[in-house]
Amino acid sequence: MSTGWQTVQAEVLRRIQNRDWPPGGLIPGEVALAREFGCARATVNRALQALADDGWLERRRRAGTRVALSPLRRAQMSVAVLRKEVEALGKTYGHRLLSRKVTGDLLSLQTLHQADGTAYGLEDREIDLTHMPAAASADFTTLSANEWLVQNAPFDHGNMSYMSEGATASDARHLDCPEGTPLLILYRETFSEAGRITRVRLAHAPGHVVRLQI
Amino acid sequence: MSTGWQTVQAEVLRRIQNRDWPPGGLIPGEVALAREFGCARATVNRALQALADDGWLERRRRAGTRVALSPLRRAQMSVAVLRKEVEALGKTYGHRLLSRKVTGDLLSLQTLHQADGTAYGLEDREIDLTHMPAAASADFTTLSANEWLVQNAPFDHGNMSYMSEGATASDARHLDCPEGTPLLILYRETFSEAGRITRVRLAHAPGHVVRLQI
DNA sequence: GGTGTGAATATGTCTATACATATTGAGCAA
DNA sequence: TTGCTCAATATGTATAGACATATTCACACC
Repeated sequence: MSTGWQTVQAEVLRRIQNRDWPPGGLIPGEVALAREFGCARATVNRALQALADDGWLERRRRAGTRVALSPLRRAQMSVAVLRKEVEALGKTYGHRLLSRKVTGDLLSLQTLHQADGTAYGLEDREIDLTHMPAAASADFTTLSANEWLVQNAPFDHGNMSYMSEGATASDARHLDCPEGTPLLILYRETFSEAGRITRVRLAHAPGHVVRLQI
Repeated sequence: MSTGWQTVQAEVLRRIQNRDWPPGGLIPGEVALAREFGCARATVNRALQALADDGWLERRRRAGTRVALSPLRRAQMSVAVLRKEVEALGKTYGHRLLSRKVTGDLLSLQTLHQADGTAYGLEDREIDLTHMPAAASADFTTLSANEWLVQNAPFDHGNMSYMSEGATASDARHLDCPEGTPLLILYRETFSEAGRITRVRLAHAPGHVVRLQI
């Protein structure tokens, strides 16, 4: 069948990428497109809606549909569990709980993640026990805190930051590199409705690369 | 009105986050939900579709709709023009074209990006002139190559990599830091249908942070 | 037990229709 | 000119109905 909304989407996308419809330009209305493609307006609507969701089009009632001026592309990256990240490389994942300490309502954990037995990343994590009381009694030696939280702490939102830092003494010791070695550091906070659940600093092993698809 | 698809979406999302419907669990069928919410099945469909797009649900014909096991959250990051990135910080953007060289079909450019007059990032870029012949005659002293390409080279796909490297001699000279200083380095390639358009290495100034929203 | 087959079923998608809503722009009034 | 009102219009959304398609499950058969 040639009248699916996916067909319409593909053709419209082709015209955008082909600059048949230039950036910022108004494209024909839904009714006109429906007529052209020989389908119902709802089908065109579905297609344009999807393209708008992906940032290719900007739509406003009455004003019509325009090709987005700066196809503000977004890079996407999955927030993966470290175990899966390692296994995706074809390596065997392992981890060691280096320390565990409770101060007030804060549980502090230090974990070393390994790939094929060698250091992959050093994680320093704080978990708020008021929001995640179950974490106090969890056994993080078999299931890493990273994975435990993904499974047990659904979150609303969060943020991540990447930066470059020289290896601290602790980083150097556990990641087996000289102090000051440039390392890719990830800071991440995740929040639930109630407040911050956890905060983590992850020092990647030297040479680590983060890849994103556009 | 309480029968909008957004209302249904919100309520379903609430139940997922509230664990009324546990991860991996089957949720009621569209017909049942439509009956419950007092709306048409198409409305429920629209809502569930949207949630599936966002990774909260997994839907399969006949098999029904399940709450995603690991709400595989994606971090998003806009692929911004550097000028806008700087201006978003409330600073004045500037850039200097340091070198320009053509070898065969390859145009090589080195550009220093500045924020409020101080170094922000050092860019080494190669542009394939067979795919972007117009680049040969473009004036990159007024409009940076970064921005020129965003406006003139629509691309299909690409990839980005972040890593941590010690400042090279060139990095150190232009970014005004000691050699070996840990820097956040971005590599990016973008492709059109025809092939690779451009490849870039961007060395960020020391202390640079890349933020992503989850 | 294993295997194939067909009925049942949940979601996928399209259609036609209707009304809602935001925005534009023309026309009129101050 | 400025400002207001109102009609026209493009998209947003809801609905009922229909058929498509994938998958499961029960059941017959070997």
